[in-house]
Amino acid sequence: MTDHNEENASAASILLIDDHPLLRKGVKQLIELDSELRVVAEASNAHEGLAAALEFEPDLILLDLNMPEINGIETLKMLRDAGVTSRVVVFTVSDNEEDVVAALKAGADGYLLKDMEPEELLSSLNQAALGKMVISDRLTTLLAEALQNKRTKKGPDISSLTPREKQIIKLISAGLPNKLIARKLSITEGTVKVHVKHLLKKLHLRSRVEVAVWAVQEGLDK
Amino acid sequence: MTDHNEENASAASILLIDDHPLLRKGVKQLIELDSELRVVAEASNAHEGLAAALEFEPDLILLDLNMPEINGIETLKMLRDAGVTSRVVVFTVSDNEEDVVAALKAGADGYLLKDMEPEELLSSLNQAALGKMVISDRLTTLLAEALQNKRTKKGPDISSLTPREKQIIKLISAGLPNKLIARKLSITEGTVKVHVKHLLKKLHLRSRVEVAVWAVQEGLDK
DNA sequence: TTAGAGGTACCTCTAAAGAGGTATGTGGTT
DNA sequence: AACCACATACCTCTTTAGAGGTACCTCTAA
Repeated sequence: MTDHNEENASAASILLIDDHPLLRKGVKQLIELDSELRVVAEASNAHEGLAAALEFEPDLILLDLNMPEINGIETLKMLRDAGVTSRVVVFTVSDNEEDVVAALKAGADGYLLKDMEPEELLSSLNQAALGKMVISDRLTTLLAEALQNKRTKKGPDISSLTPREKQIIKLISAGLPNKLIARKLSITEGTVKVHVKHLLKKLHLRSRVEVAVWAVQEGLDK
Repeated sequence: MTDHNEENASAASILLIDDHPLLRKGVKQLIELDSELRVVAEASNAHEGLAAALEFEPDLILLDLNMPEINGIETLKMLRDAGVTSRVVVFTVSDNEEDVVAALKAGADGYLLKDMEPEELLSSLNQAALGKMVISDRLTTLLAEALQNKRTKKGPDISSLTPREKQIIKLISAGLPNKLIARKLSITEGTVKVHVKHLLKKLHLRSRVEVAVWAVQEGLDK
């Protein structure tokens, strides 16, 4: 039997999107010091980034915010709208509150500042590749204030859901598989899948498990 | 009565509200090592706290969350309703998201965890007295998730589950697919499947979606 | 020492989930 | 009349989940 831990932990694939070639080079070199991480593609603008994301389906996308033409937030939205489910970590110099909040609401899985220590960056990227949300510590206060001032609202927006979709969310949260949902609603399983597909996209979620967890936590499950 | 120790007339005045006398004593001793800070009053419950706040008008109120009768959040609301404008910093053991969010929404100016280092506490209190919002770094991720509206709770656990199985339940509840769980734990996807299989059987559940819902409702995710 | 529990790995096989796409009918709007 | 959102159905294709089983290693309790 093959010894454990040689095949199973294949390195996480990363796409860099940043308009500065030098910075990309630096980050790439840094990342390649870590055997758990691998840069599989680079892009210097939104369009290239989107194309690369679709082609390589990287585990992780490191996205610069400050780019000419189409900025990082817009790029992020484009990615999500195009169905890219990779983890996206914003990597920028901006500690501007609007940027941070906008990025998180647009579905960013992390927000790291470019002035962080290299080792910290590597460890953050590893965390991110494993699904953890990573945020530079320096942003703590800012986030707390944003929460206080602005928010009681939803990132995933329930109001964009059709009645049918809400109904299906409840049934997913009840743990029902598509087949049973179909029976319960007297429609075909295929149709249920269509609704699930649509609502995953609207909510920027990646699986029915995430839907169920979200719904339960929001109290939408009954 | 502003008990004036003439030399620190400029020191920030502090009111402690905590139902544990010993903890108050400890904190008070610590604070008095710092000439910029001065404890002017103590209270062991909400009513005493409110009275003291009105009487002394402290610059800063250190408020425990976990108190009998009237908890910290309620106390905070009472203070604000009564027109107390002192900075209020919550000081507690709870890193529960609901508590943090509730405290901030109720107008807390800070949220510090009791397990922090004494020197850190002093510097945080100084910052707070100067009008800065202070939040324990440990809460960063949590706040970011709250902004995105992905709640996570925490709590006890039940049952015949092995530690490994509980660990995997948490990851399932975070919405991670088996492949990512495997990477995170540095084991193979196959092994993850084995654990999932076992825990499904033990819990008499039929799918990971049911596991996730159950875990969230029981509060044993995160 | 043996037995059992827990963790890991590997195998096969089936079912379920999810991403694409096209298409039809209905009820409202413009 | 043309358009649009919604729900429905059906299609293909790939990936993920889950059930079954065997096996090996370590640690602890009988």
